[in-house]
Order: sequence, then C-alpha cells, then structure tokens
Amino acid sequence: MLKATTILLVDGNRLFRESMSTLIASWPCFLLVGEAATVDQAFAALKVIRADIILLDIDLPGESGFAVLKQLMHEQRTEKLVILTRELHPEYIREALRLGACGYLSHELSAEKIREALSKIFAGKTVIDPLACKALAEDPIRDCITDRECQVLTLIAEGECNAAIAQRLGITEKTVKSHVSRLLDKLGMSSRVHLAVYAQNTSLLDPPLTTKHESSTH
Amino acid sequence: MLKATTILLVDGNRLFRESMSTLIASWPCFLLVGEAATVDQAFAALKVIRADIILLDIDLPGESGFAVLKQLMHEQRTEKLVILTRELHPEYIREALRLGACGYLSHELSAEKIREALSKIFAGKTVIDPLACKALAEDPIRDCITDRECQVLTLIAEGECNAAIAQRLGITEKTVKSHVSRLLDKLGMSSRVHLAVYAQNTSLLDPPLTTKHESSTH
DNA sequence: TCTTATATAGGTCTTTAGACCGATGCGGTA
DNA sequence: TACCGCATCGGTCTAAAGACCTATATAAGA
Repeated sequence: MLKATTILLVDGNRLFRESMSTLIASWPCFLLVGEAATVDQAFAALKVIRADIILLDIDLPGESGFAVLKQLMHEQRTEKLVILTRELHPEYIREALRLGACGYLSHELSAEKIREALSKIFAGKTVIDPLACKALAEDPIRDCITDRECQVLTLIAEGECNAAIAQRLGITEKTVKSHVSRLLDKLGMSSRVHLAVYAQNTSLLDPPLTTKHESSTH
Repeated sequence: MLKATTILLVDGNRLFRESMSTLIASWPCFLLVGEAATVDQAFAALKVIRADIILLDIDLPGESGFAVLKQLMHEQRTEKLVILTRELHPEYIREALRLGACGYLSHELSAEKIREALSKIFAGKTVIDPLACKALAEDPIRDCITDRECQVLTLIAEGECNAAIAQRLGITEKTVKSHVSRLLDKLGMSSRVHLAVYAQNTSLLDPPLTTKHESSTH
C-alpha cells in the first residue's frame, strides 16, 4: 500500500483549517497529520509529528509565517514548505521563495489545482501559483522602486529618521514621509524597521552583502 | 630613496583635514595624496589615486565611514583602513574591527603616537588606540546583552512593534520599552532601526528565540 | 548580610511615524 | 492634447516610540 503524503496545516483561520481538513481527507494519497493556528503552535506540532509538506499561511495571528520558514530552513529540515495564503503581494512571493519555500499557492486556486501542486511539490518540484506569477509579472510598479525611493530606503536602512533624511536629500520631511509611505505600500510592509531589514537582506544597497563565495585572490 | 607611505584622509571637518595635512607633510616618510569630506568623495578619490593607508573618520556628513569600510573590504582592496575619529563608542570600535579595519585611533593620541601607529600599520600590524582598548575593557556592561534583551532585539529585528513583542513574550509593553531603552543605551544607538540593522549584521539572531521556561510565577 | 544585576512595571512627557486626504509642476507618451 | 508616473509639498490626525523618572521582587555574589 502506498504511504500517504503527510501534511501539516498552519493557518490562523479556523474555518479555513476545517474546510481544508475535510478537503484533504477526501484526497486518497494525502493525510493531514496536524494543524496549527500560530507559529508557536506550528513549532509545538513539529516537535511531535513529522510531515512531508507544511502548508503555511503568512498572515498568522502574532508572528508571521515567514518565521516558520526561516527557522525550519535554518534547521535544514526535510519538510517541503509551501505557502498557502490569500495574499499575492509580490514581495511576499519573493520573500517566500528567497527563504526556500517549495511553492506559493493562493486561495484562488481550485482544490484540484492545489492537490496537483502538492503532488508535484512532494515529487521535488517547485510550484508557483499562476496568479502569483501574474502578480509578479504584472506588477512592475510594485517591483521597481524609483531612484528617489531607493535613496530614501538606503537612508532608512542606515537608521536615519525622516527629518535627517529630509536634510540629507534637501527636501522636506513631508516629502520623505510620502516616499516612505509609498515604499511601505509597494513592498507590502508596515514599518520602517521592515524596510531597513529588507534593504539589508536584499542587495538594494551598494555593497551586496553576499559573503557567500569569497574567492580570495591573494 | 625610500618611497613614502601614501595616505588618503577622509574626514568631514575641514579644519581638521587641513591641520592633519600640515602634520603629515611634516613627516618624512608619509605623503598625503588625497582628502575627502564625505563617503562619496572618498570613493571618487579612490578611483583616481592609490593610497597605502586610508585614514577614515566614522561620523561623516551623510553616510557613515563604515560604508567605506564595508565597500572596500568587499572589494578586497589592499589599502590599509584605519579609523581616525573622536568617538570611542565600544560599538564603533567593535564594528570597525569586525569590518576589517587595521587600526582604531582617536584624536586624543599625540601626533607622534599617530605617526608611530601608522608606521606599524603600514608594516602589517593592527593598532588599537589604548583609549579605545580602555573603552572596550571598561565597558563590559555595554558588551553583554542579557538573554531577555537578546530576545527583544531579535523581535525588533523581525520588525515587531513593542506591543507585539510584549504579547509574544508575555510581558507588558512598558517592560518591553525598558528593554529597548536599555538596549539603545548599551549599544549607543538611538532608534530601533539601528538595533534591527545591528542585529541583522551581527547574526545575533541565530540563538534561541525559543520561548524558554515561562515561569509565570511573578 | 549587604550589594548588585536583572526583569518586571508604572507614570509623564515629547517626539516621531505613518495614514489619509489633497495639491502642484514636470516630463514622457499614447 | 490628454494622460500618467514621479517628485514635491501641505494639513490633520492617531498611534507608536522613546526619554526620564521611580519602584519592586528575585537571584547571584562579595
């Protein structure tokens, strides 16, 4: 008998968990082995169960689903991490893939599409929701940060306050606030701290922090 | 004839540059080959000149001198990078050395001491101002971050606001603010954005964000 | 035992951040 | 020309951040 692919579902919405639970139960080769509503619950569950695939929402109550992604990738666990969420923010998608997710699926997908995707993912493939691809592709606006915004972002990452940024760029604090708000909106974030961390982690800033392969030539 | 050790001076203070210029001119084996008041000017200068030693202030108008340090270390250039600054913040010193500076000299040093230090540095040694050592040594408090503070720092780096941190740690926002203020004080910083960037760059993050034993008996 | 560090928490206050609204001028382009 | 993206700036408002003050319980050490 074929062993079922086991799934852990992490989603803050109880009704959604229950309906997904029913749905998965109707799939022959899949088995839901656990549910969690929060990041903490997810970690707790992972201490006692083993899943092949973790279906992970991002917008969880409390800590973001990215925290799970980060932690588990850090621990080099073998579970396939798949984002299953309502949101299609391009930045969410990029961040998820950057952190090592094996898939990004939205709630817009049909149940059948989800099942297919999970099969492929279990087989080792990476599946990105067509809608997510579309969101990435159709959203050059949200992707491209203007020169000015990039300058502001850089200064935020240096820890400058709006007034200081205004002074250094020779504009008013009002304008800086406009840029900051637009950056937050474009990147789907909610505070300048996120922006700072984002700028640090992506090579938006001059020195690409890729200390990966240091091929020393001396 | 002995080839002089060439120096590029990066400092935002014009008068200081001029006086240092005169001072260096009075040293037989040293030659000041360039000056810069800002990070941008420094990079511009480095495109056209070659120096053996770069004397670098940290508190430059605009971008911090650390930017130069980062970039040049990243490019694996051969110039010796020496911090010459008024400040003796332990965190500055640590950061400078971490980024690969060959020396940390304060303005409190005598001209003769500076010259000696530069000779040693050119010879391949690393020289740290005795006052800087003292600042590091006398400041064990500023060095050690407690477990709790580390947890708060980690959450700040994740972009959490104080209220969210309070919720996740099961304490009041007031207490979180206390921890944040203490962190800012210990690390000589002025905003949570600095803390976030600091935490990102120093991989303070890996360690336990595990909610340890919650001794809720208080 | 006395001291010190830590974690906790409260009060008051000012400053900063950011949302949400609007507006203008400029340059490229369909 | 009319439209659109960008950068600029303004007003108003709420919430968050952080300084500065005090205070308590606990645990580790001198």
